[in-house]
Amino acid sequence: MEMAERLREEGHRLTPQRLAILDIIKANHRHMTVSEVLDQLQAQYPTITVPTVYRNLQWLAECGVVAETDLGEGCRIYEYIADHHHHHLVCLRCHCVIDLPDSLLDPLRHTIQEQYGFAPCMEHVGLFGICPQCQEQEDE
Amino acid sequence: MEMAERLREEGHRLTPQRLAILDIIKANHRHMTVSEVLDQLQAQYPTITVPTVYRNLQWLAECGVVAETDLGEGCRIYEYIADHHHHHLVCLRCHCVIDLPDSLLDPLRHTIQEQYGFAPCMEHVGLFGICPQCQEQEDE
DNA sequence: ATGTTTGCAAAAGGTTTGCATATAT
DNA sequence: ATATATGCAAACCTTTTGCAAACAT
Repeated sequence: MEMAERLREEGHRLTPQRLAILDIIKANHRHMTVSEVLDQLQAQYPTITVPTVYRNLQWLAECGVVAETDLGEGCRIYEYIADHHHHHLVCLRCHCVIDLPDSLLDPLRHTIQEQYGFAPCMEHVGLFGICPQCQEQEDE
Repeated sequence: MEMAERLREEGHRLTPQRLAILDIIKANHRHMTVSEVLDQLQAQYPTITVPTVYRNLQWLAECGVVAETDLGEGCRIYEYIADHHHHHLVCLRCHCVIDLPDSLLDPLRHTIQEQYGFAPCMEHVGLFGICPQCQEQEDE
């Protein structure tokens, strides 16, 4: 597993718990809360605890392996960073999530950079609204 | 006070606590946490309690009088909605906040609407990054 | 051998709830 | 008079911390 190798070479210690958490967040291909990760861990590692999950997801975020985000829903979410950034449209009604390509934010990024001298950090942006399905339901 | 009139006409009850909270959030012209509002209330209304502030800020949000946002800093913020929406650039280093005009988001809004059929609800968006001052400090 | 990570227990936020009392209408 | 809001106390959730024991290197 190349990612684990990279982390070890950077001087990090690879415990079974860390490898399990990395596996889960990598395999799920979506953003997960701490308790979702914990639930999936319980099967293999019933002794694993909440602080361990928190600490290791934060550690993976610091290593640049996962993105740590707070979409304002009362808990943080973590997501494996593949080779491209992406963003989310979150439906306020049904809570479904639509993925957006990173390029969609380029114009805004440039405007902020040029007009305000502000270096935006938009690696994982959440935007809210109403999805097409829920809009149809409202029309009826 | 016209806003209070509007709320009363809509069938809401105007208690002294509600009026005080409305005054504070209106007078401060910035986003405030529950505890900041509570601190300012304590002077005039020492008996007011946390649940009351929560309930009434949520009530004002439902009435469309304030914007309720979570910039991912562990607590919600509330802000009086004047006649124009606006947004924030939040510095990840010094936590300063730069206001953005709503029009800046128009291109993104249209793209999301047209390409995804998603009706974005961008009334109070928080974006993160590094402010010009902190960028200078980093260069040194 | 050494420094780091784990698990446990407990604490520390921010936010919510249940309920009797007080109050706006 | 009646339905709604308040204050109080306690609960709830997510997240963090301190520390001894376990573990990766």
